[in-house]
Amino acid sequence: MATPNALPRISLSQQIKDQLLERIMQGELSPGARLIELKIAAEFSTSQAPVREALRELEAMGVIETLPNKGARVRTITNDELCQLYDVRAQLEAYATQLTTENGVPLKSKLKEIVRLMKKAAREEDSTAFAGHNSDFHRVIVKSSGNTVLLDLWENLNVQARTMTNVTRSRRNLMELADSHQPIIDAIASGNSKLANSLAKEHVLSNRPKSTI
Amino acid sequence: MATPNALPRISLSQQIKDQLLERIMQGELSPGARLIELKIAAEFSTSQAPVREALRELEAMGVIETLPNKGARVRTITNDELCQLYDVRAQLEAYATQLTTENGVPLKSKLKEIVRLMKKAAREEDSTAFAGHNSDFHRVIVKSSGNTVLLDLWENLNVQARTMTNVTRSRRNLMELADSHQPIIDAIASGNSKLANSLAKEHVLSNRPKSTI
DNA sequence: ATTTCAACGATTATCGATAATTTATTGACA
DNA sequence: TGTCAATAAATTATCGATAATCGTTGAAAT
Repeated sequence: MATPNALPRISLSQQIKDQLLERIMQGELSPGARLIELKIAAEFSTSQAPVREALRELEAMGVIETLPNKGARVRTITNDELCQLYDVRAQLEAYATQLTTENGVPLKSKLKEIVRLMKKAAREEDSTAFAGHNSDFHRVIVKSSGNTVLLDLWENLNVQARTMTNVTRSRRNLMELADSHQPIIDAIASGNSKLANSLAKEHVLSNRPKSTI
Repeated sequence: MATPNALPRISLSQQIKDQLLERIMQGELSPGARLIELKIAAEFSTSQAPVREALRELEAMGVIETLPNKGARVRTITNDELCQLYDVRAQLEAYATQLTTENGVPLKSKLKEIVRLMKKAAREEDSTAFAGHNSDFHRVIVKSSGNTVLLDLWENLNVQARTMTNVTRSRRNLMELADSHQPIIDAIASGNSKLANSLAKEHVLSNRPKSTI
């Protein structure tokens, strides 16, 4: 509807981008759904321009696909591509975890706290909160690697993985998943970077979807 | 069905993007240089809109940086970041080369041909052509990994590396650089994926800039 | 009934102009 | 002088409208 309260703090294109991303993450906009510029513009009571900007941003994130003169759709990712995404993420995270371990940054308490929050979310079966904490756990590690290029690539893959996989797990599964982070914490704290590398890799791969071949 | 003049009309934003990218690669637009939308629009005799689209594309490529309400500049990459970029690229290419080797795709003749072209460019001291063939060599390998996610990330890093490093080497250096690809070809052909992995990694790292710490 | 293709509706691409924001300039005042 | 607020200039963000393009529909021709 009309704009009751437009917060002019953020640019319109930014606001539109955030809204659309939220809808895609929530599954409100499912893969393959078309995104029509003028429709969206009308909905947000703006012109076409900021909508186009927002769509470009989302495309850069890999969340939507656009074809010249044909418009944008929510990206549909095949199971194959999702597997590939996890494979690459496993490599990047293994490397990041190794670097972080070598750096000797003290993360134990922070990571344990995040796992605690994960378990809390698991008990409450709040899978959205769980996913957030889960991302935080890995983000802290990748950020501590000190390699910003690596962090950027990881964020990119993470957004795609989270928008494309709408998994809702049982409470037991969530609890097990939370527990599965502990060995990584220990490896980092122990300073065994080679072990940290392989544990991180296995951790990501254990969550990889099944290959459908 | 085949219309005689099937010249694919490229969009204005695409043309502007290509032109700007060329200028950045050529060093005509140096890092830090401002990109003013209306100036560019005037130069290309277009309106502001396609220029903004082009700038968004270039930003997504990591070639320029934009700040809200403040405009766009050619990205300045610190030596540190460039080192990080090479480190990550080394990881990705090592993994890609390993996958390609495991896939058993026959690449020997194609890769040898590319090295031949590299040497030709080296003799002619055509460093632009050399850089192109060099990219081709690695792109063929990454593409043969069969992992499109990996390919996309690699292309992204490759563009950044090529726009940011304007290296012109001596003929001898170019020839040595061309030769340094041979071990990788052999490792892939031999099927020794672990060796291929480490050779590819070392190859990238050997071209890494010196850390300035 | 099938094919062709012109006209139409829907949508994207681009335009020219205006509003909003940042940056530069000026001039009063201590 | 030097500081700082007010103003002007430059530039980005957004608007509303038009042009270009794509897909579809339906009637004419075979």
